[in-house]
Amino acid sequence: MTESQSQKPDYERELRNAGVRITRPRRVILGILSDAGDHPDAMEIFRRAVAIDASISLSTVYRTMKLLEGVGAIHRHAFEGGPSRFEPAIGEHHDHLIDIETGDVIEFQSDRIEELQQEIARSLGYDIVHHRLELYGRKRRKR
Amino acid sequence: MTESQSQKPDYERELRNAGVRITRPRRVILGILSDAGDHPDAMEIFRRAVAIDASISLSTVYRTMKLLEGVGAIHRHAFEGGPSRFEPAIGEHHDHLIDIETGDVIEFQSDRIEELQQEIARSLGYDIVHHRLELYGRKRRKR
DNA sequence: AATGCAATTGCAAATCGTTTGCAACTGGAA
DNA sequence: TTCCAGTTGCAAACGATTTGCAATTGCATT
Repeated sequence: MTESQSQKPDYERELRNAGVRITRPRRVILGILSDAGDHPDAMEIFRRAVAIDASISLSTVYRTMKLLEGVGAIHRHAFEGGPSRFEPAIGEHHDHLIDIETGDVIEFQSDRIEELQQEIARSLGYDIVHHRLELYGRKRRKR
Repeated sequence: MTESQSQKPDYERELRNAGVRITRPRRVILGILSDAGDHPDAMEIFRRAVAIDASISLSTVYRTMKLLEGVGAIHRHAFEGGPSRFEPAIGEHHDHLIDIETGDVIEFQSDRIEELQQEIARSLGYDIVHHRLELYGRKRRKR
């Protein structure tokens, strides 16, 4: 359990400020996201939501994710070979190491790599709008 | 037109060695891949193939791509927001800068970044199986 | 507290990229 | 040439996600 991002985001406030109506399904979904320590996909969020309010639909989950993504409250990650997974957009930027055995996601950050990326883009005559760095690996067998 | 990877791969030989039958549709698709300077998606390969042999089907394109990927002859890239795009697996490893305006793909390579990735994975107790580094940007406006 | 209406919902159907079942059709070894 | 497993085209199935629509619901307004 990493303590790196334990501050839960106040989504309701964030959305209100963005002029978005707070409905019952949204409140449920936002609650789930707030204390999700992992990187759940839409179906998983849907499962957790239904456990709280059986009437919530998968469409609404998808629509809410799109909404939150739109206002920059969450990030969507399309890791290899699976559905999109989401995470609250709190804390500083980081990249991901995906455990190809378990699907677990480990966050990491490297200023040096970020710098190098900038340099490379510059040298190619480009401005980076965003980037994607994902390491896919397996836990090193201890020896 | 970059000259970086102008050596066309001999797919037929590669496939024969892998014990794969060389059929007419495959020959056409392989030809297209051999001299594709870009990173076409399945539909684009299909279009180019049909222009040569109208009887080729999209299924066959997909099946052939999967086959080639399986023997390591091509790489599949799932860039953001679009279908998979393919490129011959020749030359050394490289990453990609995607022009978000045009979809153009520019290849680049950074030993330093590769090293840093290794370091990071190590420090997290992982072995990297593969990785994905994509820069999404737009051409810098000259000033 | 009651009203009004645009925003939001659930549902089912549609979409997109890709894969698959199947019967017909080949490579290419014998 | 024969033969048959490998390969094909087609259409249907697929998984993830989006959408049209009619019914519902926040919530600003009375």
